[in-house]
Amino acid sequence: MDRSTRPVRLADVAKAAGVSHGTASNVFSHPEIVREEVRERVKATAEAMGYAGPDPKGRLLRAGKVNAIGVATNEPLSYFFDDPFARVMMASISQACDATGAGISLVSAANSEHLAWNIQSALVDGFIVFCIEGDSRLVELARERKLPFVALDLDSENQSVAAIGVDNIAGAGLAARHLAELGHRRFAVLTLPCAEDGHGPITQAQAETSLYAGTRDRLRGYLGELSRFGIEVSQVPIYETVNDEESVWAGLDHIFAGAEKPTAILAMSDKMALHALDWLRRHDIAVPGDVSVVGFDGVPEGATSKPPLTTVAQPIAEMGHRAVKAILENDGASSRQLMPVDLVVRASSGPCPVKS
Amino acid sequence: MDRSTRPVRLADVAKAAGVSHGTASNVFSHPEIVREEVRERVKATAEAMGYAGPDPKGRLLRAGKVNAIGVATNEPLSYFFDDPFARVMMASISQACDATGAGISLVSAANSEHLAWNIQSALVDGFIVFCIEGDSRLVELARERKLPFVALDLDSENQSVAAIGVDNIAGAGLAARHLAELGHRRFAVLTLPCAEDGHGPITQAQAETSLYAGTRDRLRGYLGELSRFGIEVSQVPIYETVNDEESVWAGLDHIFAGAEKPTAILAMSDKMALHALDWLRRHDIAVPGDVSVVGFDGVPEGATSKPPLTTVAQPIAEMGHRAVKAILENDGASSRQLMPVDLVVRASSGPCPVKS
DNA sequence: ACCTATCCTTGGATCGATTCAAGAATTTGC
DNA sequence: GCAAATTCTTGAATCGATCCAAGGATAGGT
Repeated sequence: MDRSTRPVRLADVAKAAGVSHGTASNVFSHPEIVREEVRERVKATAEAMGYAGPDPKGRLLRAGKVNAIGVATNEPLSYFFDDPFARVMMASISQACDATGAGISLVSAANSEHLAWNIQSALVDGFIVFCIEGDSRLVELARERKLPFVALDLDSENQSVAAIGVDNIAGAGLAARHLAELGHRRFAVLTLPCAEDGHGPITQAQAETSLYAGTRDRLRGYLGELSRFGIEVSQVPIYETVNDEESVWAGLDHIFAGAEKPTAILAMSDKMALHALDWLRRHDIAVPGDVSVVGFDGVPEGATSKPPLTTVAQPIAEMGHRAVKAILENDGASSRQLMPVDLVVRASSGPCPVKS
Repeated sequence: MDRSTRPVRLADVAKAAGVSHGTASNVFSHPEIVREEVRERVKATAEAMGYAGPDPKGRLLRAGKVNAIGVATNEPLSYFFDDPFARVMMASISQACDATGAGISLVSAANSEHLAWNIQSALVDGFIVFCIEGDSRLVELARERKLPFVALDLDSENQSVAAIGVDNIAGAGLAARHLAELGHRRFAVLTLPCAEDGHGPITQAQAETSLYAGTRDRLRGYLGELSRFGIEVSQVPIYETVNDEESVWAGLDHIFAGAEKPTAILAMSDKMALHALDWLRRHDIAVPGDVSVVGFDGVPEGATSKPPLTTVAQPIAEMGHRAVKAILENDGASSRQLMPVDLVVRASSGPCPVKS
């Protein structure tokens, strides 16, 4: 009867040891209420039969709680370890989980079919959804599980979605004002994706119809503040990137190919800003001598880049902690929390160079 | 009957829709074999009752496969996102998982009681164990689950443990020889932990009794090669660190307090080596002018540090891929794979300065 | 009409454990 | 020595689904 693998069940052990499965269960889960002699006998039998201990699969069904929270994203799984923002966020999420003994399940999928299935079949007590690029489908799928749930980012227009995010408009405004006050008048904007996998130069109108509210809000924040300084925002080149080196560099190639070269670059993520610094260094453009760069996020890499990056810092650690708290406490209140952002001025921004 | 939450079961939906639970199950799992009219009716009923779809908990028990692999460590969960080596390894593990559609469960625990429980109750199809610091208890617990299993590191003496690791002795030897060939004769070694939470200066004899075979082997590799160059290894200061900035800096404080200052530092991890570079810069000690530093691991940060770090690179990506493959294929063969290491010479090592 | 083939639907068995009310065995009290 | 109290043990019920053999209904062929 020994097929390739032999699944020894608790019941098998019980029978072999001559006790009921109820008692056998107690041996493992409530050893103190089983007479020592019996306990030892059952344990010895289990050992002899190669029983690996109560299978969590069975226990789970009865207990109901998985004791793990799921973190879901649209990006490939490696996003959690590659992207600086995600990394910091995950570090704070994992601290909070450690404190409560909860585990973490990373959920993702390359294609959207898998995504649906992965979300639907994830064994978790709740979801934290990374919707950095605001995929509402992801949010929808997660909500359908009817588990405790919180989105990281207030992208969704749907006010009923519990979410933790930052004030993108105000944050972008801070960045724009900082540069404008330094005297800059010729700007360029590097955006996060507006459409699925879109990249290339776009118009303000196109950006306004962005699928992703986060991108849209940051852009509004930038342009709104700039126009307050009398800058003709329709002239500001806007280049859509997918937040990677290639598209950022392509964007800068494009932006600096024109006659009116900008003196200030607004980047919607630190990652983009850091790639931009690389590009500028390779093109012997001084930062902040010739061009100032301001990022968005406040990742630690920004503090040690060359030059250190001026950026709009999100309270990432605090957001992570709150997200975990929201899942674990699940007080039903689908709260939307708006966290404050902070302009961190470092060396990548400086006064506008005098006109040559 | 409506307690705080109402758990709607598939059976409830089936009854309400007037079909058997078997048919209801098919509506969700094999929609194509259910007559359309029935299918729609059941789906509508489910919707109306607030049924969230088949609960994976139930499905799991029947199906047996979780479709997730567990990655376990002794460190806090945030280790996966903070430590450079872990990050690179996790990135490659997650790539491999993405390719097969598997999820990742991070398992850890602050204290060892939790550890046991977390390992025992983790819902996974197999374990990859990060035993960078070679905790054999962790390995033991994971093996007891009798799931596919592979340790990252060949620490364990137990040859029956499936493991993927590098040739620590040979790798350390490469580093030592490189420096010796550059003319260095006064060395210092920064080790990974030898005992639980130990740190401070230790003797060679103490290090030889290290709990952790990885630490021991690297030390053997270092000292073995050095003695081949006629260096009196008993005079080489060995300082045990816990792989963080504080203990590395304390180690260097101690090492450089002596009269015979070393010209070459062998660090058992890149993380330590990078902290050492920071310390040296702060003390205005030129690298490699006054002191050469060689790390171990080959993390990407080493390529961009100041100066770029000479190191013994592990094929981290390849190891991650193989680990996942080993779990998913689980061909029973508890193989021990020894991966080759590679000396990567960058700017942190140079000729020994002429004696002053 | 009757028989057969097709297509759904049914209900029971199963996955692997936990829990609990009730019963058996042992000990204690008088 | 018998009833009561105590302590374990038992076996059935449950968790939430999937699977499968068997049966029912419908349609088509003659």
